[in-house]
Amino acid sequence: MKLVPGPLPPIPTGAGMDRLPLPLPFSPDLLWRYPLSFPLHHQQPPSSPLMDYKSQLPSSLASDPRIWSRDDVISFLRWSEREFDLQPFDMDMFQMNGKAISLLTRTDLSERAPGSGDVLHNVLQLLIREANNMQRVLPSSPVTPTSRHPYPLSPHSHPPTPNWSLLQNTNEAFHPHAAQIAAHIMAQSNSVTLSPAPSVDSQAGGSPQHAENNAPPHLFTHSIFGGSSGGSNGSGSNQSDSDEDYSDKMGQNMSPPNTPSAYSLMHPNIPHFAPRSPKEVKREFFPNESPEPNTNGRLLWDFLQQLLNDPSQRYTNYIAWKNHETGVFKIVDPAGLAKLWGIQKNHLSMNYDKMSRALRYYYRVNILRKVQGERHCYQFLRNPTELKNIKNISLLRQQMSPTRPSPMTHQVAPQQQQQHPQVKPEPVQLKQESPAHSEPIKPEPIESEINVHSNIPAHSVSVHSNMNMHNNTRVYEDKPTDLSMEGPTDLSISSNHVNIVCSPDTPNLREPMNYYMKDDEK
DNA sequence: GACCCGGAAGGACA
DNA sequence: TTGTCCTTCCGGGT
Repeated sequence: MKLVPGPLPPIPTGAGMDRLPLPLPFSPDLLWRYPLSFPLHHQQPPSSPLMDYKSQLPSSLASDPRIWSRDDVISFLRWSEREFDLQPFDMDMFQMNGKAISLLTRTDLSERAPGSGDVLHNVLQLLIREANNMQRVLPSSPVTPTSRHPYPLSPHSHPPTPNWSLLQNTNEAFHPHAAQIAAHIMAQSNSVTLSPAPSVDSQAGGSPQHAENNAPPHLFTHSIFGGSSGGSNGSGSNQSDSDEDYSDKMGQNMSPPNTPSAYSLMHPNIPHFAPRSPKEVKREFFPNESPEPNTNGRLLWDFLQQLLNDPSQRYTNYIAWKNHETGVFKIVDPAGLAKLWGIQKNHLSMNYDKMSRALRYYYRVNILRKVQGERHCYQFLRNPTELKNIKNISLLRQQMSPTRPSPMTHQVAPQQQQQHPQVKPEPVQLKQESPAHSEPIKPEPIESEINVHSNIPAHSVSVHSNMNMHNNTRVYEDKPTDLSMEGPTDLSISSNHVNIVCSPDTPNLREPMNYYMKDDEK
């Protein structure tokens, strides 16, 4: 199944967002998502790729596809063939006006244009969305079906602003890479759904490298991410939602890039984007042709994985592995990381308090746990591959059900515990068990169970396999594990875990799980 | 005050 | 319409 861009979320354009000469440390995936000209150091006003893209539509076409005539539809299709390197369309299948084609579902389009339906759908929905936005954002203006640059700012809270005017006025120039821009538009609009399975690459400790991302990420610049982290407003404090405030804080407090490539992002001579081939662009519209599931950073854990697994380790000022093999990581810059996450999700008011709440939801599904004793230190409990293969968190419930023992329920071998002197049982965390679940159970053969029911390598469960064990008694109960807050909340499961002392160097924190090692490293 | 925890309500999205 | 995955807010604890 392909992941396709969803409804286009707000575009996080805000005052100041595009003027900070500070790069955000983003994984190549993120850069990939925003691959086009994000002028960090614009000598001229930032250009909006949204408008650039639309400017590449045939001049005869209105911005709103719903008002296209049949000929317009044909014109659009021809244009799409060229721009996106698509197979020639059977125009007989598109004998319809714009209203009709706009009503076609993705499936409909795919049936009419096998292999290209997603692209068409994406582009059409983009155009429709933007046309709608124009009506909403600029209510005083006509529907502006012929407006060439009707891109609004984020409806999150960005009514027309000076930036909006700026955007409207600065993108008349022809952009030779309309397809890229199109992809970028959608990437910008939905920062997570266009990417080509970054974590599929990044998983297994790998780096999120994409064939279509041949150009070094630092060749790209970001206007949407014109600022970076380092906000001092994290951690539960109510931060200003204003972009001005946001970017100011970013500018003042951002941790400096710690790698040459990160610094290179700041270089004013960096080209605005690296042109990519139509095939590369096409891949953006077929973001999930990877055989593996794809979360594209849409999920928090995946986002963190991407940052952590950046091949250049450019984000270690924000988040870094403390022990890659065990999945222990530390959030170096909580506020900054929260900002990155907020940008990723278009929630610019994100702070560490909120983000950490999301992280805590992962406790109950045993995706994550807190490393006791060290601030901002967490541990992934599940192999990214497994997480990706779990269609949604609810499936973790199945894995954790009594009839399908969770990986967390496996007893750790004594020798394994001994191998990890810093992994110690958490004190006073065991909840009183119900009799029904307190019967001692035999240690289960880890390998068979894990291999049958999950993708976690057998060895990988050792670290948390004693989480729910107490004196050889499995204390696992069928606790709610979904992220919803329904039902009783019993965190004893996630609380019964071992603690990992997240010392600065964690010299002894090597565990046999090797979640995050590449397969060929194992 | 920062961090951490988890309940509750609700939103965006598929 | 429903479930997922947060986001937001909050009170409380360390």
